Amino acid sequence: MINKEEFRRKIILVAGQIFSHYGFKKTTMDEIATGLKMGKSSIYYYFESKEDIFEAVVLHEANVLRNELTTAIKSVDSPIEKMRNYVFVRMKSFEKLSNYYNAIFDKNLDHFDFIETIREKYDREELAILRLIIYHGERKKVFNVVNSEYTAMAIQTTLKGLEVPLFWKKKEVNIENRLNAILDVLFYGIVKNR
Amino acid sequence: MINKEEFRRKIILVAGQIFSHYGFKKTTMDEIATGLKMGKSSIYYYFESKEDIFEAVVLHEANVLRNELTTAIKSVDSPIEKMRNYVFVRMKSFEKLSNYYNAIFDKNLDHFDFIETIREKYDREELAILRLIIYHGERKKVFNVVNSEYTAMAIQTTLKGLEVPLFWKKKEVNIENRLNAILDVLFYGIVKNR
DNA sequence: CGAATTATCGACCAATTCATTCGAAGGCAT
DNA sequence: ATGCCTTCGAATGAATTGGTCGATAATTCG
Repeated sequence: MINKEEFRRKIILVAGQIFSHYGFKKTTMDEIATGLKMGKSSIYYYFESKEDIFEAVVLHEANVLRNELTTAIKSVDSPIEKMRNYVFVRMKSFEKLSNYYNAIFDKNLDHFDFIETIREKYDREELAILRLIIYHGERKKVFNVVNSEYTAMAIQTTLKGLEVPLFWKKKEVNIENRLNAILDVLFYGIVKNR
Repeated sequence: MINKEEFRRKIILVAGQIFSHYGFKKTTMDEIATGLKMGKSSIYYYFESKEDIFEAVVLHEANVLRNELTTAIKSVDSPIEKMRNYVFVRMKSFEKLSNYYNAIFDKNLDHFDFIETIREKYDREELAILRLIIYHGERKKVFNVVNSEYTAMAIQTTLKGLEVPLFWKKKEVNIENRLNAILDVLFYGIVKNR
């Protein structure tokens, strides 16, 4: 390989695919190694442990999500579309990420506190984005809210509320519909004219 | 429970969900038991072994597929739509089933010969259905083939060819498009007027 | 070239996991 | 009580698995 960092990235990619499908516990080092066409022990040249790889994967996935979100709101101009895009991308991604979460809460809630750190950071970022969208909507006279700060928090709370069934049930959730309903309600209460 | 058979069905349902997601090997008896809100050992009152459950699940899934297929072609009248529906349902289902197949070819190709039996049976049934659709299309003067038997076999071969990437790659396959392309080609060569 | 560093691997280990067994026992009808 | 149906916890033995280590290619560099 050209350099170590390069190959670490490849490991993260391959391991990420497997982790996201099977979760942390059910993914074996052998599988990752096979996915890399490599001996199992070679992986330990690049990462300290399985948990180490997992941390890198989650970190990477978080960045991917961040990018997807920003491009999703940049891709449209209307505040309503911005909001809709943001919400959809966010929930779509969470569906994928829920596998990671599930994996963690298997039994090993001891370490893995880095997840909490990420989560907190993203909660703050999300709030900022939502506030921005709302602010942008107000500027364009499309939204009309009393307090953009609190409104953003309210929306965030709703989205978190949607995570719960996704996280627990994992089946027959059809967020699509629920999401549309929520968005309809949200806009109907938030859009200025009518 | 009301009776034993009833509960066996429930086990098949629950186990099927888990099997289809994680495959045979990665699914543990404990998980099935938890899904049933039951002690692990209790399951052995209803089934001899894990493989036994798996066999029942696959058998059940095969029947579900059969039903979906027949209703899919009954739901429309035009031969073209019949064919399109059949092909789509079939490939959609295979996507789901591919998890089972993957599970089997893990390492344990020894037993599990019942899978082959099912497969053969369904190949024959599929051929019959395809022949029927084609025959129906000829009657309605929509299709125009030289030999419906051979045409059916040709279509079946194509569908099987599509299984391969689904089975192996499992990622970035977008059958949707490929399927539509294939169907277009198929109809363009098969439809009578133009 | 030859030495040092980088990268890969197979064999091995200790700990854990997992399917399956078994005896006990709760619930219930007779 | 007796016997049957059902469930369960504990135990077990075999298999799996994360991780280690020394050997050994492959590559770099003087």
